[in-house]
Amino acid sequence: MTQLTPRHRLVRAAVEAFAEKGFHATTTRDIASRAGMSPAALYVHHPSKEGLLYELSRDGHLAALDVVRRAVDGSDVPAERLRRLVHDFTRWHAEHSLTGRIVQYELTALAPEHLAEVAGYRRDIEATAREVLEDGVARGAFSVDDVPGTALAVLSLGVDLVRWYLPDGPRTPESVADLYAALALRMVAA
Amino acid sequence: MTQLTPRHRLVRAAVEAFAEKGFHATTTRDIASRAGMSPAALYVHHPSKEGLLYELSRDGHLAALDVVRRAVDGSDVPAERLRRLVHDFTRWHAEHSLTGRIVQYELTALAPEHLAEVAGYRRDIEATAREVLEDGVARGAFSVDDVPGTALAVLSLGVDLVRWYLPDGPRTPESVADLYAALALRMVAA
DNA sequence: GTGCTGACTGAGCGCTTGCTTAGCATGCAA
DNA sequence: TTGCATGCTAAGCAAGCGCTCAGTCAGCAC
Repeated sequence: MTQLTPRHRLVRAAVEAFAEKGFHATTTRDIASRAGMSPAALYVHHPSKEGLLYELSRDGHLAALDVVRRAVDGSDVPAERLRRLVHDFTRWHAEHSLTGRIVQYELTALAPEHLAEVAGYRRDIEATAREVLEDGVARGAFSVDDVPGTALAVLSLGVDLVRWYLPDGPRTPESVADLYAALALRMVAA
Repeated sequence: MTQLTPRHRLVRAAVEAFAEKGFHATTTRDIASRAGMSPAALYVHHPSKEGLLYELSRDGHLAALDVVRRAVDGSDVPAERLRRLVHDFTRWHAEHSLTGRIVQYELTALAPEHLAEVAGYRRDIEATAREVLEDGVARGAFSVDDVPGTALAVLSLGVDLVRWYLPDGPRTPESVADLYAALALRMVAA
């Protein structure tokens, strides 16, 4: 039995509740009771319900961005860079499908200044995908008509995963990641 | 200036509000005021806020299912069937991106019996995609390792569109539909 | 005119929401 | 022993929620 700080118990409870029912359908009483505390305890450790969402969303976006950056920095070969990008991006969403659902679906619940911040991380992720495709096209490894559109499409595979993926389902994160990486490579094959 | 029935004005207002802020963040007062009515007027034409969502979600699912069925019935050639499936599915989501967002993102807000009904339509759409792939593989037109996984992937392109597509943006429904249909064909190329 | 119907509103009910406040128990330092 | 910080709770406040209800009003039949 791992020991969790009260603060972290509340974070975990919020992840479960937000992922299951969405931010607006989740009450502070629900989060607190999942963490085994009274409603008021939430405000000892977090500034507000939206502040809790912001922390989850920001950390999730930064983790996903880090995964993407490490993936494309790990190789110089265009096909290998794209394979790792889609593979690791997809695997992260499968391994953190609850957090991923919050990252992808609860943007509109963020306060404007918090939305502006995470929108920047999202642009960085999309720009990284475009850069990998452009580089591959320039070096003759890929054949792509519409680079921005194809970049959106390869990321869509990992993003849309959080809509249907079940942690205890038949597909492992690794197997979906392998499948989607292979499909992405076919999309750009020269 | 087209004449709309009061009932349809409320439906349009609900589509806009639900798509913009989500079901739980939308108030009945907001829907009514967008339709130029008092809050009580909503209940003259609709049984409840959830009933309004159900009507939108059911009609949207049935329209999407109809688009998918007509697409695959329009040809006997595997590649043409898949091309039409992804093209028309994507174009429908682009042309009806507000309704599409409600169809794809507000499932959890439906009452259990309403969710069960639309889940059936969703299964029919996914089964149609699997059938097109299986038929193409059996006839030697496609090379697909994981038919269910690839079926999910080709539908994900159209589904995820509603997350970022803007009706007044640079991409027309037809251009995104063409792009995604071409990418899907590449995914299964023998 | 009279009677009726359908569309609509103003007022508001009962309830839940996010969040606050006052206060209590524990543990540590001096 | 005293003083204080930390972590928490019971109680509850103000606001907003979905929804209801009594009543108004225009239009139509006769």
